[in-house]
Amino acid sequence: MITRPQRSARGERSGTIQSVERAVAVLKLFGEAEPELGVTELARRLKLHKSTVSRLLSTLESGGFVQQDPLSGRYRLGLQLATLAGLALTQYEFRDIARPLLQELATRSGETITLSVLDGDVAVNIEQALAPNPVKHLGWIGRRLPLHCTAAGKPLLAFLPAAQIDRLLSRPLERFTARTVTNPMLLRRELEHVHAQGFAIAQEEYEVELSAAGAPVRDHRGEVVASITVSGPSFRLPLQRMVELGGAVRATADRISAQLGHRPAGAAVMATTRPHAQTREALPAAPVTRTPAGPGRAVGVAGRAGGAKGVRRPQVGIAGPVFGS
Amino acid sequence: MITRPQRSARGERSGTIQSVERAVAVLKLFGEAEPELGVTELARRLKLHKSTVSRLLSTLESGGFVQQDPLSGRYRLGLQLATLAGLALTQYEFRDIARPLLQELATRSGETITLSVLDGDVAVNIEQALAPNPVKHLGWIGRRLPLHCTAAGKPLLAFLPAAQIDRLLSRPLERFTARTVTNPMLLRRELEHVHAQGFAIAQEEYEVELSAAGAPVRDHRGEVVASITVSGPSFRLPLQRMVELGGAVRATADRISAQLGHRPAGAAVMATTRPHAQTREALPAAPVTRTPAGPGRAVGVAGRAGGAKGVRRPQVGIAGPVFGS
DNA sequence: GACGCCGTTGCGCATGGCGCAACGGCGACG
DNA sequence: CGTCGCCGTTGCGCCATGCGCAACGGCGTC
Repeated sequence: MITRPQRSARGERSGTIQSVERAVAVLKLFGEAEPELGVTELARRLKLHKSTVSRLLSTLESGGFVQQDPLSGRYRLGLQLATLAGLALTQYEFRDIARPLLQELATRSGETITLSVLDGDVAVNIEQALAPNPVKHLGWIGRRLPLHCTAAGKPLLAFLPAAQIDRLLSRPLERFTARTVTNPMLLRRELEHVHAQGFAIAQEEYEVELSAAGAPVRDHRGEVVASITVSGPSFRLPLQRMVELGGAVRATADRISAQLGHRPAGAAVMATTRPHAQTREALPAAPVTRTPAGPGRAVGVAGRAGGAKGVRRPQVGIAGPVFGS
Repeated sequence: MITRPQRSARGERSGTIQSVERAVAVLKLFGEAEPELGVTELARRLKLHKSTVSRLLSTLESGGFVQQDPLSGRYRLGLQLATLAGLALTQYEFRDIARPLLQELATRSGETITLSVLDGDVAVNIEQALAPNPVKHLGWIGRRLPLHCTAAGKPLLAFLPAAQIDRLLSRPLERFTARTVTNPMLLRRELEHVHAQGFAIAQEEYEVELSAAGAPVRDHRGEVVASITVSGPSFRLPLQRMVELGGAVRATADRISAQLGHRPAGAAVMATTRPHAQTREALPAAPVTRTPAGPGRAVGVAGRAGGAKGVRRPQVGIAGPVFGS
């Protein structure tokens, strides 16, 4: 059984609901390598009875979270997830600010540009711009990347509070390729480089044949809220080119930071910890919420999505600086 | 109580799990207008006890499906949904084929271009290209649109099997603006226009100040699997311009259809019904699955995501035609 | 300091979720 | 064509879980 019963001889209550935990576990089993799974296989992996899994899937299907292939009887993730994801991403309003700058850099560099935020202990892509280049890196929004060996993760890791860095580096660092840095001392040295030169480089540390450079994006308080990476196939990106692109991605990150109200200064570079943040994992990407905003809603549009009561208004936006001036 | 108990005096069993249904219902309450909700408000709307909702949220938070604002105590949708959505979208492999063509049309037209598929009785956006235009329509991936009054929905509706169209039009058509067509006879006439001219137009039928034109995308069998729309603020899009853009979006849809192997012919224009499809709601966007493919994975890359055992390979793709020469 | 509202948690109880057994469907095999 | 094996689904009895209630601590307001 994959989840401890909520009660163990009345000894411990976890405060969560077993059936919902199981449903979540079912959803998380679908992956890049296996977009389609059957009841029996899911049951085997979760060590549950297949009737249990069948009912879980039936319920998730009713909600649109999975859909069953009528021919094979196997299941896939459903589009209701895309709807909820679209809504989830709306909290990162700086995506709208960043998007044109990402696209500009993608066009200039000929490589893929990605915007990522910290989610727990991993980096998650929340926006992406592709270059008009037939051979390119195809990441995807929602993809989760480890912090210690990716160009998206290192800038996020470097500016975390020291205690959090200590906690993350106290656990074994997973090796993904022959080039993955798994020695915490060596990684700490790399994080110092990120501080010094303002960007990180990762060449085939997480995926062979892929190289990337990433830089931190800061908000008006100087906190790192995201990272931007430029990535592409290694054959096209020797170290010298990586250094050039590192500078370019840092410049773009600085432009976005400026639009978020960041004023570069020595003191501001240091990450600050907000009150209460430590009661939960610090989330540099904590959403800025002032007015309710719909997904894709450009900043600056007043009032609720849909406008006046009974009148639906589209999300028509004006891109550009939001803070200051 | 929002869900009938699984048993009603042993009378009827629905085969689903009440707790999971409730968790799904909680997630679905978050919307564009209200990205953040509290326990008490959710409980009120679902007619559940707030301790029940609190435990549901706690479980969903453990899975990353929601996250709690440590300051306000309120909840928002979490990024784990973006990860699952990214995986869900991978089944629509023609997104990769369509993407450069969408971007090209966005640049040429100066307006937003969106790719949508049918999901149940609604259209859902699965890809989008924005123009480098400061004032533009900001839709979002995952957004759900009604079929009867949107440029994305009408091309999908027009080519459904007649029985399914009858079923959809037998229910009252919801009015969203003063211009929404709610008379089924008038809508049928519009669907005939879609057949005749190959694209649909919707001017402020779903959202005021927004106009759009959409055309169907067909696969190699001639079935409509998606629609493409061009959309923008109405002040910039008088009817003549809409007609021009309608032709442009149809031409792009035809190019994508050609890359999917569609050969235009009189007979092929008629939608065909696949065997067994009628045992479930017809899904013109049924995923094409031949090799397991990761999100963003370009067609043509052999083997599983991550390549050989123990070696992680990035999603580097070659864009361009996949079917035929 | 009192009040009201929030989200959380301990607890007893009723019911919903579970596993078991059996079913029908489907593809492979001889 | 009949048999076999595996799939996903469903009826059923049992009990472990999920539920609502009551009470709690925290926080903002007056």
